[in-house]
Amino acid sequence: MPELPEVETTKRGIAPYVEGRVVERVILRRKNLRWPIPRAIRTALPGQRVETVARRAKYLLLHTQAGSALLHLGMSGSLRLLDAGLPARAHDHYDLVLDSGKALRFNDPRRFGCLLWQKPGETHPLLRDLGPEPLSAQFDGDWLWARSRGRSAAVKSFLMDQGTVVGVGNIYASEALFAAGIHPKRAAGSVSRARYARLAGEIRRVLRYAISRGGTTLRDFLAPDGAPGYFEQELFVYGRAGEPCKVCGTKIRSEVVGQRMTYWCPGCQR
DNA sequence: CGACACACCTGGATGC
DNA sequence: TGCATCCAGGTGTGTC
Repeated sequence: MPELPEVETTKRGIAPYVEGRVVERVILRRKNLRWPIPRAIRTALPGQRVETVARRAKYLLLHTQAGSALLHLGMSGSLRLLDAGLPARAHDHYDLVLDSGKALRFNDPRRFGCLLWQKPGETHPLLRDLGPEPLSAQFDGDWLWARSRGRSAAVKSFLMDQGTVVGVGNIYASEALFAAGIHPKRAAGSVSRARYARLAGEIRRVLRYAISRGGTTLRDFLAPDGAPGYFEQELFVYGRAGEPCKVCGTKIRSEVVGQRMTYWCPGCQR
């Protein structure tokens, strides 16, 4: 499910309710998600005040003086803000109960998400090799161009590599490549510097716009207040195989590229 | 190092 | 209606 816009929407939804609050209690309904939930979540986190809520790539970080909780939503995870004590439903895996009487509750049917711990001053190994944030100044076409030299993999796979740029997943990779007029199967190393400059701009624009629409709800993504995202209506290619391109009318094509379904317009993308 | 296949897991849609 | 099959927004790991 969640790519950068959905995680950012989640962050903005929870931050006003979580920042400055004390995590009074942690309720774990299972011992592991993708990985075992570390002891520190039970021992170090309770009693801590959340100073800030941050996002790095598709991870959310709840920073406290004792360390940071590291949350990932995986494919099907979502966080909701609820009144504490409401009965848990299927796949509600943990609650962070706040001193406000609210609880941050994580639901994730597929359990690809995770809840980990990072000590103060340390960088969790999962965050170590991440590429630049797409909405930061460190990300631009020259970075993409330089990193892609000599690469034979499809440019779409290259974009989804979180070492290239973080936050771009299967939906937004297809959408940004459409916007930039680049064929997703083109070898990353064969894309010119000028076209990468355009692509970097389109990645930024698409992500920003998706954030402004509250993300994309395909099946089950909901913001912490229960609102769906509205970017689905703005998709040009993702999930539109066989339908006419909104720009030129050509039938949208789809094919598996790098193990992920990929969509493009043969008329608009070269 | 890069490229690729596979793994994890459940639920919803589709087809017979 | 029931059952089998396929597909899904992510990403670490193992192999070549």
